[in-house]
Amino acid sequence: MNLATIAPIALYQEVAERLRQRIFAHELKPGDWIDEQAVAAEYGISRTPLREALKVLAAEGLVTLKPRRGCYVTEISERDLDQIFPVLALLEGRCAYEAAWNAGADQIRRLEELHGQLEEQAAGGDLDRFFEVNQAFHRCLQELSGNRWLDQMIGDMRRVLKLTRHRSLRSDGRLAQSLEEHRAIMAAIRNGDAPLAERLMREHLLSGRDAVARLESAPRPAAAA
Amino acid sequence: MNLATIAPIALYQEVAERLRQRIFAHELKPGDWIDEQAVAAEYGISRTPLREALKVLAAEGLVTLKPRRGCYVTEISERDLDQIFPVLALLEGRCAYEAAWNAGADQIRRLEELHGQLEEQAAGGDLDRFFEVNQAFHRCLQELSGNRWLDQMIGDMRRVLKLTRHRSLRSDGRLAQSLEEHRAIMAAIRNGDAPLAERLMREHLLSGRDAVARLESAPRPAAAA
DNA sequence: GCCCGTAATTATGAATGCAATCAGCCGAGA
DNA sequence: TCTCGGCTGATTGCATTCATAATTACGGGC
Repeated sequence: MNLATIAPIALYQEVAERLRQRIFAHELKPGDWIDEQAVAAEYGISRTPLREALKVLAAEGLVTLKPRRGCYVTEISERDLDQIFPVLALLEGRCAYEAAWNAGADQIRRLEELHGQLEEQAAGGDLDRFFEVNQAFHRCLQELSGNRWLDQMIGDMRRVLKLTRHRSLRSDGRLAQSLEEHRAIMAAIRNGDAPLAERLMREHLLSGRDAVARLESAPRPAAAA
Repeated sequence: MNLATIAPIALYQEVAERLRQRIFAHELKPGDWIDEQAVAAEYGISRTPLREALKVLAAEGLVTLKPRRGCYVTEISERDLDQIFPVLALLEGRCAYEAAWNAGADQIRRLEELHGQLEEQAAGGDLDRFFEVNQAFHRCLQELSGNRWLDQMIGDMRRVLKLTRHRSLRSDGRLAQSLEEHRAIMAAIRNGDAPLAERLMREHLLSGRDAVARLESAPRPAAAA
């Protein structure tokens, strides 16, 4: 097991990661212009590694490079969401199938633990923590699938999804519903019912999309800022 | 319809594309080291845009960047293939479903035309041309799905698949079988039977993987060059 | 007063230069 | 003879500099 020999982390990777965090934290919002000079100066580096980092982020879809016109944080449209969620549902459904198939006692215990935390956070009503644990749960399932490429594709899509504010759970009753869906998925995995786990996971993702859509279309009470 | 105002193609993109072609043509083989200075000199450019291009290719998975140790063309393992094909089958299956659902008379005619070319090339026995038309057929289906993200994910996976030599069709009888599967898929789409098209496409992809696997495991008669 | 053309400014894109690190080689010592 | 240590050449990574295109500001004309 080599850790790539200590820590040969390139600067551009470091920079890319820091920018990712800023984008996910919506410190850099979709549509925002990224000022190369300003960022380079802020990080105390030259524009060269920064530009390399931006190329990577562009390949990931987080930013959009307009030749000769600069770099902007990618904006995700409703149409994109309508297209992404079905694909994600397909992939994560498959993931659940594989996980239900592969999971041994240890892995199931690990999932149960995460699910337990989910129940806790839901009870406590901490949406941000719930969101976080939820992500951990899904990631754990991805690992359990044992399919590196499945994991990668899901990761690619979830990354761009993070460009949007995760408002879905704020929808009335969505949190309870999400939790209920998780319970069902967990049960299916526990029973080793792979086809059911797959179906439930797909529905879970799609109903998540519905929740966001309803929020978007509805006249938001006191949205934005 | 603006074409982004003439041709604002960045140099690093141009370079990335040229390198992609060389990689796909196996002029640069998996495992090969990419000499920055040599390539930059060959293209008559500096290392800066070349390095940016390499970052992009790395994000695409075509090359692997080892910090301080250079850039190498990615090597795809059998295990990777075992993992990629099921995912690809899932996605392209979905694609076929959507295409069967969406396709109007015009689109079906376009598909029929491509399928016709496929039959021709198969009859002529030109494997390379068959492979090419086959790709065009699949790409056409992707477009028909109308899902940009589905298209993108499939493209991502197919790109890395192209790192491997496409020997599958050289398997005895595989070409005929592939053609037969295509006929069935085409028929399903023609009839608007989306679920059937989906199932057939999945099986088509998986049987394609089987063909490659059989070739790999079998003692190759006179492989390579 | 508004619009258009031109000049100045600013940002992006690419080239060059320099420092740090890695690989290979040679020699010394066990 | 084999192994360990230092040296040298080569290559990567980053900074700096230069060129070019786009945006803005200004002035003249309508």
